[in-house]
Amino acid sequence: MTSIFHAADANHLLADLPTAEQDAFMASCETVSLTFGEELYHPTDTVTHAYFPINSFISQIVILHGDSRLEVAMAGHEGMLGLSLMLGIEEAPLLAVVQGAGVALRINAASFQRLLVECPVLHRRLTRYLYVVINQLANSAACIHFHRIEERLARWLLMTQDRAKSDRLQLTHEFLAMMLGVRRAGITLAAIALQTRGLIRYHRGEIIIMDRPGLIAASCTCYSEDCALYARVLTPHS
Amino acid sequence: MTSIFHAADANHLLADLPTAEQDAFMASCETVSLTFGEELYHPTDTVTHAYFPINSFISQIVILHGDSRLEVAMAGHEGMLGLSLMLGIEEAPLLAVVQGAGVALRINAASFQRLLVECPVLHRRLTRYLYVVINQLANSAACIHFHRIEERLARWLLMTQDRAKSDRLQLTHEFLAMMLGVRRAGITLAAIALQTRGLIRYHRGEIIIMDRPGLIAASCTCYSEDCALYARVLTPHS
DNA sequence: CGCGCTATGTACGCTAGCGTGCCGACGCTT
DNA sequence: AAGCGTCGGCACGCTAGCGTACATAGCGCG
Repeated sequence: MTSIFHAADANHLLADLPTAEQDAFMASCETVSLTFGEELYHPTDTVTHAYFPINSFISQIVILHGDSRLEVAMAGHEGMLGLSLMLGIEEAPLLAVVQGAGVALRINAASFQRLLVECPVLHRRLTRYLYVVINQLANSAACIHFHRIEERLARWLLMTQDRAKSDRLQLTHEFLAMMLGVRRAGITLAAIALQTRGLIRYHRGEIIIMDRPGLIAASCTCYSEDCALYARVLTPHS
Repeated sequence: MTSIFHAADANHLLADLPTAEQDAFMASCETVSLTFGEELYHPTDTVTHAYFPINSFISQIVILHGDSRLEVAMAGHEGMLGLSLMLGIEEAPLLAVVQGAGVALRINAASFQRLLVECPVLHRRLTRYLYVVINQLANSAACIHFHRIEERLARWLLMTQDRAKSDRLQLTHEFLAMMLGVRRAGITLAAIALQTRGLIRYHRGEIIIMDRPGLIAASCTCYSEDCALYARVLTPHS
């Protein structure tokens, strides 16, 4: 029992719900293990489940007319995947790829939509989360356009560190290049620059954050602004 | 009476509502004239009204940490402004600037939120519109990142033509540069290229679309994909 | 121990777009 | 008719990032 409650508490959207709502949620969901690289949604697929990551996290990726790919959003323990179900649309807009293996709570579409009706506090909280996501999308568009690879890489590492809750990240330059929509060689150069400045250290598929404050300073302000927005809109009891 | 109904029909989100809902909406809203350059929302301002453009249209712009600006969404007769009210948040996320002068229906925040409860068809329709906007934001992020100025300019002109319902657009290169987040000189080069190909013609603040199909071919596919998404999710009676 | 795969370093020429500045031309105002 | 502000054309050197290709170096596996 307590372990189940810990699971719910471990997703920030589900924490601090009224007991009745939390019970209702836990009764309708299941715990699943997500493995690295698993593709939870493909664009235009029917969405069968919503996911609330605990220690896993998921990248949401636009696929542009054929081949170009770009990550535009990330969902970890602070968020969820499957917002389109909130809008009554059972279609996935983006490619959702598990980027950090781990556990998530999964709930099927019908149960989720029923819960939204029955649980006003949850509903309100998820609605506010949706607002945050929309804003982050808009800001990301500008960030991706105006900021240099090195700044974007720093931001991305920080976001990932938050969700992985670890300062050791399993990431190749190749993978990062796909996420940021740039060349692999471009990532290598940016990574060298960050390592030279003592902010990170890396070696064959592992990146270690050495100096988080320094990395924040090296990132564009978009990171801090994203965090500030989330904190403002999703303070513990709103 | 009929003229009022024409006004509602002239916004695609309000067209084809049940009579009772359309009456309720019209009873709560007012017609306003929007002038070019008017700033309807500033980021973090309290949102007091939602707008449903008739023949006006509005750009929504991200302001990045100081000075850089980038248009990320556009609302005309096919859409609305003030979606954050649907999420129960009375805060503007973006700068909203009137880009095409004209008429819009305006409704205050409280009335709008009341209507959402009382008018299920309207609510459902706006919810679907919200889904479209979220998708367009995500796609825009990728489009802005990967596509060249010339393609983006073509796309932007097409989007504007749709909303202005005219093939003569009042636009300076300077203004376009702000929208696309590029140099004025960059717009000039792209415009010359489009004009040389016979797709547009322009002169001192006016751009004329000469060959719409050609312009579609010259734009990135993002334009057609945006249209297709809208059509699929917001077919007349869904 | 050596083979081979994968991750990373690096180099090449190239392109799009930047920042800036200047010039000419148009057209509105007086 | 003259003047001035706005708009667009253009040119300069410069930077970030591209596409590509190749070389090295760890690491796992047989």
